[in-house]
Amino acid sequence: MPELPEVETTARGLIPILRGQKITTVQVRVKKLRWDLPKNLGRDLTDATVTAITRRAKYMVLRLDTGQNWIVHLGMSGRMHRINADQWQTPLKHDHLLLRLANDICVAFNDPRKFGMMDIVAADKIDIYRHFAHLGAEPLVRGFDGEYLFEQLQRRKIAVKLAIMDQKLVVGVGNIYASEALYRARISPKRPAHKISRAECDKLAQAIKDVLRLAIKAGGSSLRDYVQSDGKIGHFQDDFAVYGRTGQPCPACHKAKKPCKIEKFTQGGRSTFWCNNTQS
DNA sequence: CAATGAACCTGGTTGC
DNA sequence: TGCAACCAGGTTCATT
Repeated sequence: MPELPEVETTARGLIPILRGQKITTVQVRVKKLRWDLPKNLGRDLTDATVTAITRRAKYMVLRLDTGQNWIVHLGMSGRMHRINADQWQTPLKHDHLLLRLANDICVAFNDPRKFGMMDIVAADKIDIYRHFAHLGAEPLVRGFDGEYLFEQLQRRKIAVKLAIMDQKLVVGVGNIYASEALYRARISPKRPAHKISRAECDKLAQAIKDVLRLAIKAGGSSLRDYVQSDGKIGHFQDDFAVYGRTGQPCPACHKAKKPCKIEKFTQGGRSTFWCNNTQS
């Protein structure tokens, strides 16, 4: 599910709920998600106070006053949000971890497909943490621009859509926003990465920033099960130009004499959506 | 090092 | 109605 905007929205939504709060009780209801949970997860979280919540790539980083960081990845179907206190006794299906805070507010991590992950990492070891060490640029910072993108794309022969989804190049762009960004930049997802011009890289870097920022503003995209921390759904799915819109008119050329339709095909085992007329 | 495909899970939808 | 096949937002690992 969650790409950068959904993780960012979730993290921001958790701040008013969790920051400054002491975790009093933890229910760990499964042994593993994508991988085994840390052996002492429940013990490490119990009695800790959450001091800050940030995001790196598609990971949430919850800083604890114990000097440790609680790392949470939502995988494909994960959510983390406030629940009613009575659900503490009768958790919903796929509520894999529950927190009770000192103020009696409860929070659940729910993940039907169990592709999420959690870890505990010491604050001074976060930079060498194995899941962070090889990540590429954050797309919403200055350093990510046409120059950087061009340099990275130059040495890859894979299709540009696959390249911008590679977390070693740029983080946070997943299957939805890759299609959406390429559409905005009017670049075909099929183009070999190293054949994208420097000028096109400027456009593409800007398109990635734009689409991610707009999606964050909209509270993320809710397809099946994504909800924000307060339980509300995001609504950027209403603004998709191409994702999931096979057969529907392309927003840029639906008024043209020859109206064209959004097409779908497979790249790297994932669906790509595009307009053959608008993008080249 | 780069590219490719399978694997990890559950649930919803589609088609026979 | 039943059931198999296919699809879904991500990441890692083995193999070429």
